[in-house]
This record gives sequence, structure tokens and C-alpha cells, in this order.
Amino acid sequence: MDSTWVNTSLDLNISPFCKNIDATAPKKESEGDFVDGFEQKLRVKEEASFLVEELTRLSAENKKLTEMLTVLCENYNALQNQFADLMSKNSEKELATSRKRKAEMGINNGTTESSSSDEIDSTEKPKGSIKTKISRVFLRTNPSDTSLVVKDGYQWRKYGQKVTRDNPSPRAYFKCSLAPSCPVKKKVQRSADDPSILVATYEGEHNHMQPELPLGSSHHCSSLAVPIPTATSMRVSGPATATLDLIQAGLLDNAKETVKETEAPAIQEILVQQMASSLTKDPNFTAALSAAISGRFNQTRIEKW
DNA sequence: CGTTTTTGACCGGCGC
DNA sequence: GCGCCGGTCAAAAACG
Repeated sequence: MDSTWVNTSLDLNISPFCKNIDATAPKKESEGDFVDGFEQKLRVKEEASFLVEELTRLSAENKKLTEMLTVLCENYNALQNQFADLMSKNSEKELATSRKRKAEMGINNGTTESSSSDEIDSTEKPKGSIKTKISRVFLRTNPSDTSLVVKDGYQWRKYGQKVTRDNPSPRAYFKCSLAPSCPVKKKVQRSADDPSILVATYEGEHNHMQPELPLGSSHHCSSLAVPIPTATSMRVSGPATATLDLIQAGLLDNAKETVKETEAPAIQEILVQQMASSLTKDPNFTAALSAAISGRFNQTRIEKW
């Protein structure tokens, strides 16, 4: 486990321009009256060479940052896979106990999970025969906001609401109303642990395109939720409590349809920000790096899925 | 007046 | 078989 962690102590010069330029720039018009043309030329030349040198140094630093980001992403993916493996085992146990399903394949054994999971897929719903893909989205909202609305770009029609046993807050049931034949369903319920977190569970895949968002509602809107295939969820301790949605092996292909490059899911942003904040204490660097990771991370996800 | 939401009834799976 | 529970239906109400 320890081998997957990255040494996050960076020794990078974040704002070289500020320091160096400030040190060389203070002399201006006050002296300008006393220098002749030759000295002015010399000064401009020195400044130019300095800028070129600075540019070269920044380029090298940029390259270094890019490499570190690559390593960071690789390590993150490795860690994510490890966690998914661990939690997929746990979730099977959870499923067996909470839903009290028939223990026909010795699910609690823990040593035969690979073969038993295949059996689940083939025998769980004999009459349906269509394996619906399930994904889950966690969305932080205002706890006082009682509407179970998750903006995900699709149009939903509510067809039911239930108070479940394990959670005091009601669960809302939605169907996709964009296409009559669209089989996708969505369940939205507040987290029992943290009422400020909405948990939206998607079942099935849309058989139509996602509608264009109205002008003005930017794709980068942070409240736009993006479904991510999941086996479970984890709580991350840190500056800001965040809910992560980790990927279960075998469900990855679902994300191809649901994750758009133009959308900036709040979950990813929070995750990325936390990764960046662990790199350095410099707030400027944190902001710059988190922005860079966001772009890089999205790109990585798209390429992978 | 058409569409959406609400909400109690109903249904099926599961455990006892 | 009965009761519990999650999910769905559908009539009524609310809404634009």
C-alpha cells in the first residue's frame, strides 16, 4: 500500500517572475532622464536576455510539473484500483447481509468472489435477462433544500417517493422523460450520514442523446452532476469533507456515455483539489496545480474510458 | 387544459 | 402463509 503513495513534497519555484522582476524592475522614469541611449539599449538587452532565461526556466519547470502530474495520475489510478478491489469484496458481503439475498453461491466465503460474481450476473434476474448498469452520484447540496433534484442534463419525471427503513429522508424515484422508451431510472435520496449529500443512483443506459443545455447554464457549472459507475463510496478526510465515487472494475464502460469532457463534476473537482493541496502549502500553487490537474484528470479519464 | 407532482394502494421478493 | 420492505402504479392535486 505504501508503495502507491507519492512523495508530495515539491520543491518548485512557483513565482519566479514576481521575485526576480520585482528585484530588477524598480528603477524607471525617475532615472530615465539621466541615462543616455546606449545605457537604455543595454538595459533593454539585459532585460530581454533575462526574460529569455526566465522563459526557458519556466518551460523546464512546466515540463517537470507535467511529468509529476503524469506520475500522480498513475499512482492515483493504481490506488483507485486497489480500493475498488477491496471494496468490491466488502460490497458483496454488504449485499449479502443487508439485502439478505439467498446465499446460493457462498458469497461470504471471500475466496471465490471472481467466479461467484459471474454467477450473480447470469442468474440474478432470470426473467429480465438484461443486466442494467448501475451508477451512483454523490452531490453536495444545501441541507435546508428539501427538493431531491440532481441536475445531470437529462429531464426526469418523478413517479414515486418512499421512506426507506435505513434512512429517515425519503427516496424519490424518477424516470427519464425525454424519450418514452428510455429505460433509465434514477433514485435520489439524502445520505443518512450527511444530509447535505444527495445520493443519486442511476439504473440503465439512455437510448437517446443528452439534450443540449440551455444557453447560460455553463457546462462547467459545479452543480452539474455526472454519474460515475461505482461499487461503493468513501469519505475523505481533509480540509473539506468530500464524497468520492470509485470505479468498480467491470463497470468502467458505462462511463463512456456518462462522462463528458465539457462537464466539470464537483466530485472530481473536490478530489483534484485535495490531491493538489497535499502537494504544497503554497495557496497560489495549489490553485494553479488544481486547475492543471482538473484538465489533465479529465483528459485521462476520457482516454481511459 | 396539458403536464408534472404527490401520495396511498398495490405488487412481488424475501425471511420467518 | 404472513408480514415486512422496496419499487411501481395511478388517481387526484398542483402547476404553468
